[in-house]
Amino acid sequence: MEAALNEKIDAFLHLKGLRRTAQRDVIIEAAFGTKEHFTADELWEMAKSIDPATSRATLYRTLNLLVESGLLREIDLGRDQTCYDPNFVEHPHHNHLICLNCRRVVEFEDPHLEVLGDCITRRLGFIPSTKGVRIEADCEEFRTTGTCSRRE
Amino acid sequence: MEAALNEKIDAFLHLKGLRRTAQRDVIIEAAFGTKEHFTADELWEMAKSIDPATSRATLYRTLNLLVESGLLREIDLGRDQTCYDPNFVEHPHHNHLICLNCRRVVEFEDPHLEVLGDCITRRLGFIPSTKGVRIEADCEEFRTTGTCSRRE
DNA sequence: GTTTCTGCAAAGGTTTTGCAACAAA
DNA sequence: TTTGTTGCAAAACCTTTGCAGAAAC
Repeated sequence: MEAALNEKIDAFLHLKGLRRTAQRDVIIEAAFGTKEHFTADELWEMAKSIDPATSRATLYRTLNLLVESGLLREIDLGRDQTCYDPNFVEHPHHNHLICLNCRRVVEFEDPHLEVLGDCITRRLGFIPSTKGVRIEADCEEFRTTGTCSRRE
Repeated sequence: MEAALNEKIDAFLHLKGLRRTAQRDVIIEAAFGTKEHFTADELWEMAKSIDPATSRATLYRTLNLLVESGLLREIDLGRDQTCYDPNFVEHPHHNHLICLNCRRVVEFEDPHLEVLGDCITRRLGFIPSTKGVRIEADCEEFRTTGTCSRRE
């Protein structure tokens, strides 16, 4: 596991008076050992490949902790289950483009969007903070052929 | 019910070989009788105030039909349940700003964002279509006082 | 008349939780 | 030793579905 991440987790746990356990370490290792988005169940599979004894209850509890700490973020990919994004530690300002047809997700950053988003936010009387912009679109293949080979 | 909406629903039902029933009308009336976003359960309450006999099963089935027809849109407000937005019939291009603290939602439109969003979409190899941009922020009260009176 | 729709109750799937044993600090 | 954690099984929750009777076309 990356050293910076490790420290952040220690800091969060200590601040909250929580404990570092072997089970949590396994789940954290699984969650941040990938750059892919995942569901709770997908994470469970990944964690079990590290420690087959990983329990669902602990996984859900740890997942909520990681979200609360800000290290992991829930994102809406239009799937039935909640998805989690482990990439905000390395890229705190990234956004998502989602193909409404095949559900493919592309992460991107754009300075103009950053500025414009802040403008709009202020205009509406809010103060910009964590800003997660999501764009929905159709992929080229879908528009051209009417379907998409990546479709689920 | 608005005449234009009525026609759109008729057209959709006819196209699909589906039937117009009293139960569906009640649910449609409830859904488009408000400009607020709602969950399935909130819609159930609204529908029951028109017809107390409204059943959950029919409500869920009709809800899925309305989403399929494009008249109603699922939106992610960061709540536990799926929320639905009845305002896309009147404002097909609106976006949402969501306060991460109190979950307040503001709808807005912005021509610059429209253009920039299309640009980004094309740059990433996609073709712009239904574009729903979502911005997350903190409301002023939260930033200033550390909490927010609207918080759930 | 034929086909779709409704409503009930049951099932399905995900996430949370009470509790007793266990482990970290 | 104190307090937090785990894992099981059960519960809670939202949503979907099979089926028989009812309604639309």
